[in-house]
Amino acid sequence: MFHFRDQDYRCSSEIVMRLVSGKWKLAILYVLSQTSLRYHELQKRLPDATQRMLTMQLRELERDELVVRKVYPVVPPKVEYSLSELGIQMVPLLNALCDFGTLYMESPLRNHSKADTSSVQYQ
Amino acid sequence: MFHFRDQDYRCSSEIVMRLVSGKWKLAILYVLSQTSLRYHELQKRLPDATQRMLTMQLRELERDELVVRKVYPVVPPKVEYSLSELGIQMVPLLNALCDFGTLYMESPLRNHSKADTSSVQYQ
DNA sequence: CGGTATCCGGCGCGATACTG
DNA sequence: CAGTATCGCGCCGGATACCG
Repeated sequence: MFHFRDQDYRCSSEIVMRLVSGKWKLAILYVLSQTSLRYHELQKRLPDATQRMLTMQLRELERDELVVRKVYPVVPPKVEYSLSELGIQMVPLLNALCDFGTLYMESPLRNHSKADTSSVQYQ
Repeated sequence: MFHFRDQDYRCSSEIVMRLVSGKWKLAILYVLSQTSLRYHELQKRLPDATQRMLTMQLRELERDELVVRKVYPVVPPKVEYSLSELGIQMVPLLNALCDFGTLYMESPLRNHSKADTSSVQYQ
């Protein structure tokens, strides 16, 4: 059913989990998939993320080379974030996650009373 | 680039994250995608998972209706775990995760020295 | 055989204040 | 404007022991 050997499958899929595990990473990848943004613009689109968390998540995404951070040496400071090549290649997967999420929520196979689907509220 | 509205996307994809977030969930879904298994057989395939964790992860997967737990009222006890309909529908997504993980690890775009790709060892 | 119960530590994340 | 620094807590998961 899977087309990978045990080792391949478990390692590879868990690598992806590590890449996107973090409270704001999916949201960041999402907004950056639409357009590059400066730090403050990201803040405005993710109003519930604290400065600290937003910076931490961006740093990790940058370290993992899904996001590119470009600093313009001007005053006042200007920093622009965008998806890297790898980040862009990840977009179809993110859409697939979304597709299954929607399928799951709307599935008649699901007993809607059991699973707690409450989630963070975005503006 | 994404084909969802903000709300749809962020909520739906994070639902999936919540479903599979947990140390052994991907591994469990993987082995169950190949065959139904009794508890002790699962233990043998996931030798690094403690009893406590294995049970907890299975209970959550059952609660979220990705896995079915069937109890046979016999002595000694017999319990069999298998993927639910929803769990089976999730398999292509799990493969997609694996595909990107492999792509990511092998990508020439990646600076291999930076990202820490060490992972749990499976037997 | 297929689990629970209890105790405990690490770390992801929040709140708040400060800075080049 | 775009960040650090510090403090603290909840909870995920490990270790160990016990049970119907």
